[in-house]
Amino acid sequence: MYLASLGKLALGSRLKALSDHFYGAADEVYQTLGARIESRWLPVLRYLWDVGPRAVTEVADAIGQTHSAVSQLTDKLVREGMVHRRRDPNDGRRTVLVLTDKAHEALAELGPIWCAVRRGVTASLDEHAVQLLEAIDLCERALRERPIVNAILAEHAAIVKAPLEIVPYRPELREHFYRLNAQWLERYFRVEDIDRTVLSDPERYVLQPGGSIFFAKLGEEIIGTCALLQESPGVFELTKMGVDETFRGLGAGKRLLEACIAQFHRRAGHTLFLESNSSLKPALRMYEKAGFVFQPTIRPGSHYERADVYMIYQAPAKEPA
Amino acid sequence: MYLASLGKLALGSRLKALSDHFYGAADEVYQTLGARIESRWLPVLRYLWDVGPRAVTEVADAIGQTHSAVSQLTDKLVREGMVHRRRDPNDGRRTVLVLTDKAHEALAELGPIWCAVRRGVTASLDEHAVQLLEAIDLCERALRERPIVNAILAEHAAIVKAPLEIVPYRPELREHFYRLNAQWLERYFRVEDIDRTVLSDPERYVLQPGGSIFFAKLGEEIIGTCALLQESPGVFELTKMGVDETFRGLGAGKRLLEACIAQFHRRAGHTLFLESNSSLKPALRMYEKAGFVFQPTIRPGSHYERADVYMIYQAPAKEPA
DNA sequence: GTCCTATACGTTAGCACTTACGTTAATGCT
DNA sequence: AGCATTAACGTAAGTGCTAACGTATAGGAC
Repeated sequence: MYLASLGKLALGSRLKALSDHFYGAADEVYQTLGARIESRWLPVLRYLWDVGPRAVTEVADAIGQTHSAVSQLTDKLVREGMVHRRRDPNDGRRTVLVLTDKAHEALAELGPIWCAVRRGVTASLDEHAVQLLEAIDLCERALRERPIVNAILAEHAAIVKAPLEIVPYRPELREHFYRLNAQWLERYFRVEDIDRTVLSDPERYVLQPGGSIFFAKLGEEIIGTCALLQESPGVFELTKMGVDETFRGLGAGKRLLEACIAQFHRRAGHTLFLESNSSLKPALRMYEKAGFVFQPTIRPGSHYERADVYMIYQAPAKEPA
Repeated sequence: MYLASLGKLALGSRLKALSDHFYGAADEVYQTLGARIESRWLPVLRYLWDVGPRAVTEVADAIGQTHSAVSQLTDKLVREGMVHRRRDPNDGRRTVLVLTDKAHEALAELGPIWCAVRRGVTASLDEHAVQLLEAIDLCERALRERPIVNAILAEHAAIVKAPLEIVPYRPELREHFYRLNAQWLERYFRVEDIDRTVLSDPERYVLQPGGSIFFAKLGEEIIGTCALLQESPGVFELTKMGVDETFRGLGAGKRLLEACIAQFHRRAGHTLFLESNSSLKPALRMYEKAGFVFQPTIRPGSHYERADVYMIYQAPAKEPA
């Protein structure tokens, strides 16, 4: 499922789907077994059954809903003859909810069904059910202690005020080299075999032949990468430039490009070229601004299917003093 | 929270609450940070962003919702200027959803926020977040393979056709002795100190002085218990009778009572009495039917606060041959 | 007692979703 | 080609919840 790939961003949606699944399953069971109850009633009915008559707000607090929800559910339960409302003689504001005899009868028959539900859930989910329950429990508790919104806002503040750094390759960052490039390749083209090879083992195919890789780092997050490949002595290729599309506008591409060009100079290269595709307008503009010049033909013997643009770096004339 | 005590019976409710929590948190974050997006839009927008224009049904399948939901959400997204509808030229039935430039701009700014969400969730929930995601994942997968309703119905069929057995005490069943008695004590009275002592260590306080404990077992489930306590040589007390209230009507109480009386005879006791409370009408009727006779006074020197009924067993006259 | 504030709870409107239905277009069968 | 079936999708109605509001009562300050 696609939602799973969004991870923590789509927690709400996935939990809702699971929730609906369980509600639906429970109702199907109750109905086929002829139990006179619906899954949404269970928290209220079972609570009243366990602790006896209670006021609306007490029930709402116990089952974690608003008093409105309980009040409206009560309307329905009264229509169904499961509950009746009683004014509290000591406090005229309170409405005490009391189970009817019918409700007691209905609930007293539910033992085998509830038992089957517990066992069926276990049978269907193995220990995953236990794991899920535990996880829910821990999350509920954690969320009560550390409100999540504040945590997110704090992280955001830290991220936006963090400086953008350019860092050289380190083995721990290898996966980011793949991830950031695969992202745009998959979207605009497709991952060719040569891409997969180079991206999977950059140490062998980029660094060992005398090239370099740089990463753009924002706070703790790696948001972009770029490689300088030594094609032959003194001849370098700028390639594998990839910036997370959701981190655009922070100048990461420009900074990576500058880092590669600086490295090219340090290595005393005499030729720096790149291949790209004409549909990537913003990238091409950036290359041009940095000093790359469009060539009239594509590069002879290019390894890429998608390459229909060929550019060569022309060091800008020194500013007159 | 009360729902936690219901365990697998209230999975739906608890998941819904968590889901709402995350949706709410996300919206709060988006709003305070000025992102022009709502949490409910994310699956659709992000999917279109990832894979490009798609038809309504394709989106619905990907994000696990009905086409109606997507269609209605699209109405809103069109009003907000984030999406527009386009007829598919190759298939006049299909409506292709396309992100507008405004949507692209809005999404391109979200990197730092999404990043903060991921980090914030982690900060707030520690590894619980990972555990929760994993559990969700495993449950989603398990539910697709083994439909939960069938599993529950199968368990139910097994339970209702299982015979009701009466089994003697075994150490593994000790917790049930406590659970089944605490259930009704808490509901109708309160757990007195003497109860807690006896219930926690039945081997010492019931078995060692020469008593017995029986359990009613339905399938794999322990649904009732009853104890025969030796007060002094030949004098026995029937006590700690508890049947799960949701398993009433299966005759478990009667069967337990019979087992205790049979044991009393086997032990060649001469006196069998019990103490109870006048509010427990159905239980008293059952005792009477089994041969217990109301005594005019309460038992002298009773250990229980709640005891206001005293009954003594009178073996029924032998049937004439 | 009078007044003020807080509490309990019903009511309304709105939201996100579902199911059911109707319309239109594509597909398969003969 | 003609006709029934299937698929895509919008619309309407219903559900279960929330937020916001209104009303009645309780309880304290004076």
